[in-house]
Amino acid sequence: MKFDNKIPIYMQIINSIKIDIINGKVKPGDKLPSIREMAVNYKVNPNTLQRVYQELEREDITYTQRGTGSFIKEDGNMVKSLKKEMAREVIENFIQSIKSFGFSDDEIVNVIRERLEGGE
Amino acid sequence: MKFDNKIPIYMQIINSIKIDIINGKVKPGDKLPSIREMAVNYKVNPNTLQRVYQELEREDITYTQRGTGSFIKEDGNMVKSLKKEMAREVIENFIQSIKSFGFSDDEIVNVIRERLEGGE
Amino acid sequence: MKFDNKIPIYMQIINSIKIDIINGKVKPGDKLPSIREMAVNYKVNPNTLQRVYQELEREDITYTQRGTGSFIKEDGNMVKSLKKEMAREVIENFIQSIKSFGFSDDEIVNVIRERLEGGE
Amino acid sequence: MKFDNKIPIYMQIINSIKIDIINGKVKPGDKLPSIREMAVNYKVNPNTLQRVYQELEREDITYTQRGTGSFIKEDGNMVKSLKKEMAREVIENFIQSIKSFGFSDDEIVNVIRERLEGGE
DNA sequence: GTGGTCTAGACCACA
DNA sequence: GTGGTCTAGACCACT
Repeated sequence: MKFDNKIPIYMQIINSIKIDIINGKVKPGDKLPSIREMAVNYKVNPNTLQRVYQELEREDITYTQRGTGSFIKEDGNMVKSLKKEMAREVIENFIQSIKSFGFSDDEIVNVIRERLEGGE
Repeated sequence: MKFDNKIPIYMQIINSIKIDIINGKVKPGDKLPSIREMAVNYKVNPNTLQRVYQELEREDITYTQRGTGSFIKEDGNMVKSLKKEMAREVIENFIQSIKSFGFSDDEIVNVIRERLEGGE
Repeated sequence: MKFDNKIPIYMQIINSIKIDIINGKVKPGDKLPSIREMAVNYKVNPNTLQRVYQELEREDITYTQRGTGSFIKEDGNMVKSLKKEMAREVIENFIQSIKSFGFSDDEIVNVIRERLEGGE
Repeated sequence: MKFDNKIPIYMQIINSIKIDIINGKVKPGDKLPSIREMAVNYKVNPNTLQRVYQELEREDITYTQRGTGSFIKEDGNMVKSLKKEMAREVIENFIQSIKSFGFSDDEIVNVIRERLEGGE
């Protein structure tokens, strides 16, 4: 994985894990790889991943069992609400920015549609 | 103006100035307030605004006349291309993020439409 | 039993056993369940319970007969002094904490009384 | 300051800062010493204090201005609710523990009163 | 000078 | 083996 220099590494890893959860690559109840293992995978220091795991637990996405490991929470709605929440934020930010440029509602829809059809 | 702690203040100010240009609140040829004046307005360290003006000049949006002040460039296409460039970036970021959550093209258009119709 | 993630599981089990002794749910001379049995009950690694039993023996609360199991000590004063010791510690900690918040002696008594009368 | 080996240093520092706030030693709006400065005071590594400041901000007790420093929040009710919250937690823990030892309401009040009068 | 992030490496308690 | 904490020291962006 290539890191974007402008965003803290630990945030990028958090995001990539969240996206894996949203897309079902890891499921509720699954054990996450150990900090050390994942640190090797991402080629970063274990401390950085320690922070990732801590933050994920703080956000109630995982839970940690001392000496055992970290697991995706088995709360049935977690995945759904995680997706909804992340989408909501991205959408709100987008709408707010694009409107501040003076785009009307119709223009917004059009510009999105063009972009999607145009491929790029 | 309230600042978002996660984004550098100078960037937030740059953005707000760019948006003012795009929306015609300040026009090509207009003189920008002095650094000191603006620093007082924004309740911010003058060093921060020093950086703002520097960056605006570096991006060819303003030019500086020694002893007189900073002015918006009178290049006719600047405003238009500034808007296009900023919009493009916002759109690309949005599309990339929302797609990573597993949204299909149709879903993206729908979710945007719903959001715009639903109001806030 | 639900474990509090911030306290070692083995300590929480030790405490719950001590409380059972204090409240007479298990009496001097009683045999404790085997480690394996208890590990299943608590859904916990047998190693963890190994440590629990070790610690209880170290504190002179139980004794072990090889091949037979672990038993609550039949020392007549053990239960009483266990209760006194645990209460003392809890009380000291409480007094020290609450005083550090600036509560006066009278306020402490009042706040406790209110809490007890007010129910939960 | 002497640290208790059983509790993480960063938590003990957080607590001591909170207590200073509750007791008015530092007031809303006050600037906290810089991380480096405080690290020297407490004779710990700056990273440890970084964590302290981060956690205080996460708990909405302080806010941070990039490149400027950390400040006690000026929310008028913060101090009061902080005190209330910390007291509540200490009291609940105490009541729960002492009750689990079989103390009745009257016994609890008495034992507290005796302890306070007895001095120790 | 201030906070934020990161690496390197260590030690510890826990399961 | 697993996560949690800590030190030492570095670099960076921001004010």
